[in-house]
Amino acid sequence: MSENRSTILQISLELFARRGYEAVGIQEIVDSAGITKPTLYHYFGSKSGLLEILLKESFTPFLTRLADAARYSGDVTNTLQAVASYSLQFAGQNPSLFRFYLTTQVAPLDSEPYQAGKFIHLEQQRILQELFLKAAQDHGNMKGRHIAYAASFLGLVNTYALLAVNGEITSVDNLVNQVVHQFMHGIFS
Amino acid sequence: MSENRSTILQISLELFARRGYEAVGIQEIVDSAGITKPTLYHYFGSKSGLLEILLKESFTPFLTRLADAARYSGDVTNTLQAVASYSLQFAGQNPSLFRFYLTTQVAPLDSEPYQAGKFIHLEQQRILQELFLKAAQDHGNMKGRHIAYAASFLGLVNTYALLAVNGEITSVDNLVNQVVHQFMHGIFS
DNA sequence: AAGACAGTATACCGTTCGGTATACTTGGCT
DNA sequence: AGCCAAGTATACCGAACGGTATACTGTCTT
Repeated sequence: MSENRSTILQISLELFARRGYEAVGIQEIVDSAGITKPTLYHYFGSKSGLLEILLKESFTPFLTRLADAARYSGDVTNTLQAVASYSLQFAGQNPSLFRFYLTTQVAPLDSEPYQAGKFIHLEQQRILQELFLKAAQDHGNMKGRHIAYAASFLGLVNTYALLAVNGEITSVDNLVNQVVHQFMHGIFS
Repeated sequence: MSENRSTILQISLELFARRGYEAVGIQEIVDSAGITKPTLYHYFGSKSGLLEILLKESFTPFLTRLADAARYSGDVTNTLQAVASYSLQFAGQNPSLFRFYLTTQVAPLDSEPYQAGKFIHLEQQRILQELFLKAAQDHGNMKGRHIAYAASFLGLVNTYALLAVNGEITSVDNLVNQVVHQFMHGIFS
């Protein structure tokens, strides 16, 4: 049922990821999907509605599982490894989605992509800040830095994920360990 | 002489940074600048020409000085501090430019902003890879990782610079030390 | 059998897009 | 004075933009 709806979502994601949200027209989407405009407007109401639904449906399950992975177990390294592992795995399995998500995160604050993707990195930051806040109770030297830690850990994960997706890094097997280790102990050691 | 030219550059940067390259029309630029279309086309030839010249003129001096700061002196920490210091300083003094530069870096590969800004992060990566390559001669455990190191150091600097520009981080005084220390020794210690 | 409703297509709307042909003004040079 | 070239404005171009009014088709319910 409603095969056209999922076709539109899939095609538009591919186009948005490759050429950018603003550069892609409605006409181009419906042509690529083999349908017509009213069909798209029937399901999504507007171009920005399509964008919102696309991000919402793609990332709600991701965020739920990320919150599970980030539940602090008393071992910071283990928890961070779970977070990095799931994030990198998700990025590897959905390269177009991950690329597009990155563009929304850094897009201009007034742009539609940023506004539509805001909930994703707000929730990501909330999850990680909570993790580092709890961890700081066990590790005094981490106190008062949970915001910076959350941001820089996310930045590091995203950086390595982008390298992997771009094929600029070959061995992905121990990428998780590499990311977490670098975050915890730096490049020395 | 040619005050209009620099007005166009300044206004268009502000608009691109706030709303995104594709979302901003030529008409809007010339209206904001108080001039007309032919004037803009006289100086820049096209919208993409404006973008190219804008990035070229803004970042050529930045890259030159960055290369100076990144000259390896035998002390990795010192050199990285010089790089981070100059980068954060430049970002702080040109917040709009820095924001827009970040969007070009993560923009879709086929988009005009990415293509126009490609030379910047290619040169940044080249500079830092060279630095880490030379440093690896003194520090054996860094060998074979210069690509990942360059990427993740840049990612870390950009992450903190964005936090600072967004006002999510207050104390900027020891930000440089914080970035370099985290990169070298991790969050522990 | 009849109606309701979701889904889809044809054809069109006004607006804005990037870009330009043409002409006027201005300054400096000969 | 006469000319040239840079710089700027008026007015316009065809194409593409996001979006929609209307009508047709099927399927499912009653």
